[in-house]
Amino acid sequence: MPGSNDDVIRVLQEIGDLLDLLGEQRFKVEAYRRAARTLESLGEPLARVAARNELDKIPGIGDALEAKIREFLATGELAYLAKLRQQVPPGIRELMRLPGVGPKTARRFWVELGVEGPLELATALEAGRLKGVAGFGERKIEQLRQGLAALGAGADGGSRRPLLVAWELGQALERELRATGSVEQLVIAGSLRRRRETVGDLDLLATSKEPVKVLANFTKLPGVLEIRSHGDTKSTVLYTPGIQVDLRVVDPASFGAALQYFTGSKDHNVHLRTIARDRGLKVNEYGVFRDTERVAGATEEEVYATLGLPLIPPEIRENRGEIEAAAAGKLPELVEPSELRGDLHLHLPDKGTDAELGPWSAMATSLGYSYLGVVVEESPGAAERVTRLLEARSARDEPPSGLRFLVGLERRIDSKEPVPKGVDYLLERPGGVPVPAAPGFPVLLGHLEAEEAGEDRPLAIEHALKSGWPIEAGPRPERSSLDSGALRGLAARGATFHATAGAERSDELPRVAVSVGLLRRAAVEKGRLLLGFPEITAPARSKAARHRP
DNA sequence: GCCGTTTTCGGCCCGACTGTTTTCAGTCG
Repeated sequence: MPGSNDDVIRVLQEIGDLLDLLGEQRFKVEAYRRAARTLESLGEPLARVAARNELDKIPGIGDALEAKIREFLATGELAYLAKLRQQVPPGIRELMRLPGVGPKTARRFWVELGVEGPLELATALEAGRLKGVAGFGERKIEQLRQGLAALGAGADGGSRRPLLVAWELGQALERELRATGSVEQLVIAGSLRRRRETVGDLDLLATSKEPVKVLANFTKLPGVLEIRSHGDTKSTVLYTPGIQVDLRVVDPASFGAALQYFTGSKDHNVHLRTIARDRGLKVNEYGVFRDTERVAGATEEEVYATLGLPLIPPEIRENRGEIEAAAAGKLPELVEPSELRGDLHLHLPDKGTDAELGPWSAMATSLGYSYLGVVVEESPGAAERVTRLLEARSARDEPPSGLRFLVGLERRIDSKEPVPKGVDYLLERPGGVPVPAAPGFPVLLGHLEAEEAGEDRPLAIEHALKSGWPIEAGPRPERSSLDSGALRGLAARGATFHATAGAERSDELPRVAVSVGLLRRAAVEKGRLLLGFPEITAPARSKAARHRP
């Protein structure tokens, strides 16, 4: 659909690139790119913002950009962009995607060599036309050759991965790197720490007494495909599925500043540094400085405190008003993963025996859970399945951890079937026209797969909002759960949520950290999140049933 | 281009790395 946020973002990015190529002032160029970045995390259709007349409330959008966005939303076209396109051959922008080629170099190809795109550049390279041209030595030419080859090969480079995929990779890398020893602190920064829905590369940050050794170990990890750069404080590699991973090793006195810096976002950092400058301070990745004296840097708390701010949660560092909120003492109160008491949406393989519950029990206990909800899909065999689960549960007979297994019935939101005996709660999923749920049961909404649910999804979500059912926050916004923009929008309309790992194996339970991260990114207040099973508003159930089935 | 309890004009974050150069421009994050 033309006029979507993504279309507007693409338009702004293209304008930025074209202005850059035309040698326009860098601040103007940056203004378009900054606006595009801001819109990436808007989480609401621009058309709606425009209808409310609130475009100019979006940071980085002033009169000129508002007018252009309005024109594009209304007509699907933009005269200004059309005019720019006439001035630059279409292939020139492509050249800027080559590593080591920015606007200046791309422009030189075009103006000095008459090269108007990647194909022509390849031809020029083969013909040796770059030899002897000032600024193009052997290495540069080789870099171009490789860049062009990668571009021609469909260039996986630059593509972003779903958050969950990046998170799991990050977890594995962290474990491997710790296992090599000599690492003290180790964290993952960057957009993964901010829990962006997609992640481009991984930024690891470590402290160590032996930085050179740590970096050497890093480049020797089994999953490393290619070492892209390797120095005394930083190495960059291409890791197994073709994702770039940076590792920086810093002094403990700078760890907080480095973590702050490499977590970003860029726009958040720029804003912070402006505040620092106004206070006569300077912030960089080594610390906060007054003249040459370091006044903070070991922890992030310290860095923010020096600027008169409380620690801002990484998930909301997008320069969307969080710095102002922090300064006013109005940061949202966000949930910590450790505050969750359980997960109500896990699927077991088909048996439900005691042996099967064992690993789940161990993992849940290690997460500090007090309950786990196993869901059974509504079907002719569901009642029997529920019975078997209940037997397995009583066979466990209150394990020492006090972990409690619950049984949920998963069914379409239009189901009118009776609920099998022993079920503790209902998990409704989109499908058809919603009907009132069976009375007497706590109800959740889940399984929000966009493509399968289609039109049924918004229907179901509206119904959950109206009924006060907690809506599921899962770890796969690209597939089966809501992204942080949607979560934010629903929270504004009074929604409550439950977080789940959507696990099918016990070792997947920790994935809930991703779901919680998305809720935090959406600035959902802790009070809107289901933190314990008894909190589900259960209309009239007997006390006995509630306690011991 | 945007933005403002020091500004409606004159600012706009900061540093590392690379490749090419004898002191720097361009790119990148």
